[in-house]
Amino acid sequence: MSGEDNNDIDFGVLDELIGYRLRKTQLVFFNRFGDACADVGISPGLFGVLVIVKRNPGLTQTAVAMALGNDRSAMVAAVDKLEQMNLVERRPSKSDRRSYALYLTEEGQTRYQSIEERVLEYERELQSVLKPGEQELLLDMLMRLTESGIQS
Amino acid sequence: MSGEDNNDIDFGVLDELIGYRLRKTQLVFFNRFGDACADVGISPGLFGVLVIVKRNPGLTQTAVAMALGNDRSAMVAAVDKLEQMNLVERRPSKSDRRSYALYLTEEGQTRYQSIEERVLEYERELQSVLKPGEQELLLDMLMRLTESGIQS
DNA sequence: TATTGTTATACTCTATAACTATA
DNA sequence: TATAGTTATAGAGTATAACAATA
Repeated sequence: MSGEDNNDIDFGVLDELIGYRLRKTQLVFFNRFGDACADVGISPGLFGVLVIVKRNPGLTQTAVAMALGNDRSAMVAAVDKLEQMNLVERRPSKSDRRSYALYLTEEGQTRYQSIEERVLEYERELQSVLKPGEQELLLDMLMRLTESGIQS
Repeated sequence: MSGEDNNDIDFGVLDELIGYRLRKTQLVFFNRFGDACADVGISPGLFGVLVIVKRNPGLTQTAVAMALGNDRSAMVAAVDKLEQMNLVERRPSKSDRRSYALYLTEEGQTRYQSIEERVLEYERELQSVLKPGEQELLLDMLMRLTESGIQS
């Protein structure tokens, strides 16, 4: 997908921009995620919802959206899809009739394992270019860069 | 823009996934880029074209697209916009009447400087959470992760 | 035949605003 | 009044397929 004979191209300041490199690298991870999970219909965004619901059963849609940092309107289609795949179910909240509590279905619990395995497998594959300790350092740097830019 | 009181949320495997962290961090950089350059109408993608054309004057649209790793069909709207802003111009290629050679206009040359300054300024701001030497290390790791995943 | 720029198209991701039913 | 889920909508970003002009 990337360039071919870019050896003779001068990338100027792009070579020093973390923002530019992040975009390219994120695209590689995104594409690999697709290769790994396309047949099960799980995108990176849907996987995020899946993880949050699995680890925090009973959350409302809005709470999941806040956890993932996106708008609650985006949750509707996401949960719709996961419900159609019979991975997640909406249960009416007992305390608040406006909201749902989200849970993995029984099928969701078992299928989650194989999905997570796939994700971890392609991550390990890509991370194989990192030396010991570099993964933790990379995650730490990315976390710091994210926290500093909460603003807005 | 991100979550608020996510202290009590269990992110499970997401905390170890470089792909997930990349996406979040890239979004922060993307948003900051917008804050820094919205008034001049330059997006991260347009800035990439600008840099390549400045450092490699005379390239065709397809060559710029390959350098940046995206499809040549996307270049049409990009160059259209940059041409309307009077930053870039299409000159007919002497050797090949199918293609254009891309150059910064005179106005593009001068305005490029202030745009690059803005970009470098917000990058420095975000990078202030990195310790000495970490920027180079981060860029190196990102580069390695990208090169390993060229495939597809 | 292959390639350049182009158009049409479509799909994903994301955000905003407004609606409804509840609180 | 404020909030949860929803809908409609719109804007990027990106990719594919096909076409005309040219190689």
